[in-house]
Amino acid sequence: MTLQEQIAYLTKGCVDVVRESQLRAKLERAATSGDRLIVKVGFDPTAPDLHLGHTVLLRKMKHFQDLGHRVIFLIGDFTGLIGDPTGRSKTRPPLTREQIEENAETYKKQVFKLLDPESTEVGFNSGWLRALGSEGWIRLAARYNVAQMLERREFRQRYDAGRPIAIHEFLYPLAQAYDSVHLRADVELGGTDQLFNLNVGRDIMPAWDVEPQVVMTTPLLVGLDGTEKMSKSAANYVGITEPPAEMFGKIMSISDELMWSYHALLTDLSLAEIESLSARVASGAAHPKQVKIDLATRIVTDFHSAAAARTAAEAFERRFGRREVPTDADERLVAVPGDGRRLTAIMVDAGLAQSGAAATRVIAQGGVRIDGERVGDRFRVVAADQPPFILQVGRRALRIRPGSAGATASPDGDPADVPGAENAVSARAVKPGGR
RNA sequence: GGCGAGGUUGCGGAGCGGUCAAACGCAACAGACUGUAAAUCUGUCGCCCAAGCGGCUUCGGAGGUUCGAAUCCUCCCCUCGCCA
Repeated sequence: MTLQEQIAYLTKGCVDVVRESQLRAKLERAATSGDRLIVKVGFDPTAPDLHLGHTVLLRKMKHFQDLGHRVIFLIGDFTGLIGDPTGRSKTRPPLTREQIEENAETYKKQVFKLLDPESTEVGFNSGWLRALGSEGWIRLAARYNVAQMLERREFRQRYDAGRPIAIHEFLYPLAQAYDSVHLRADVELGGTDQLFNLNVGRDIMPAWDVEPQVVMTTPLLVGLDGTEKMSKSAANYVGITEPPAEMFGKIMSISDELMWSYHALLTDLSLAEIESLSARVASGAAHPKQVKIDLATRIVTDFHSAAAARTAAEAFERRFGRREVPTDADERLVAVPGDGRRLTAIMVDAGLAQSGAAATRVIAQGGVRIDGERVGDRFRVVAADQPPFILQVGRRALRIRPGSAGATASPDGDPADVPGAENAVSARAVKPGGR
């Protein structure tokens, strides 16, 4: 790759690159001396559950690895150990050493789906930040001033509005900046919301006679709904540990417009390739659906395998293209007593309906099928000895295996299912049981 | 600390003693159309059932007034403005 190609590859999709000329210089120097650039990316030590939004950044890290550079996956455990009361509403309790270790392991498991474990170094910043001591911290703090801090829009707004800014909030960017000093980072990557923090690193590095890092930010990925940024709480995300079929289906559900930014941020296609694709769709030479299928296939391949992606694509086509009954649905064992069980109850059990009333409604609306046949009877009963069947509710489908009541049946509400649980927890605080 | 406004079913937001499970919009879900895209149209959108002018639990929390309360009273909790 020529230098120019390298720069194009590395900056593809980035929102900010401060500065490209310096990146060029560093790359040039690395090429001649044979040194590798040190690329630093910081992560929260809180429990990670990564989705495609996070992978935009991971992918950028991978690009640097592809070109042979050293990527440091830095876990910001220092602040995690202290606990951060910034979130005005809820105070974040300090994490224990064990929790942080555990989270780090979870991170690795997910992150290495994209990154090369061989050339990824995982680090923790508590070591050197602790070692700074009070004196060191004061010296560090002396390197920055309030006016500079207020350049950060969020601080500026709060300051102007007369809302409080705790002093320690000024300390976090400094801590992050000092990480760069310590690691002698050549490049620091982050989301666009990190721009300020990354630049603080740039600013203070010369005070330690370290060449300023190049700062590069990646955009926030828009979620499946096409409006909000992808996030777990907005329920518009694709988790990177989701099964292939699920992942494929979710990607197919995005709008045509959105798929271009997904191409740019979630694949390694070059901008030129994406543009030509887009042009072919615009001219009618390519069908947008096919382009989207290719996109979904690429993404599923990244997190699973080419074979899994192919299977998912075929199943998708059979099911939605030709409207066949899905054969690859996940199987769910549902307790059915000897005298049978109402279909509505089974739907709730399997997580295909929120309540019996909701299940009844979907049936009334013609949204429920058993082995492809529409169910019209809301009192339908499933017998205990019935062989497994495919239950479709709207766009979702599961293979239901009726099981003997003894083993799995629980007398009242059955928390057997995981899917509903997360909603239930967030929904309301624990109430003492009524009556 | 003082004064003012307010907390309603996922969100926004009506309701201000019975006809309120609570208007309307958004989101969501199902159906039609389709490419599980978009747009559009139709329907649904607290829970339970034997499904009905049916039962039950909801309108920040706890009490109270009343035949009857989301609506009135008391206390408490929380949020948001303005002033100090």
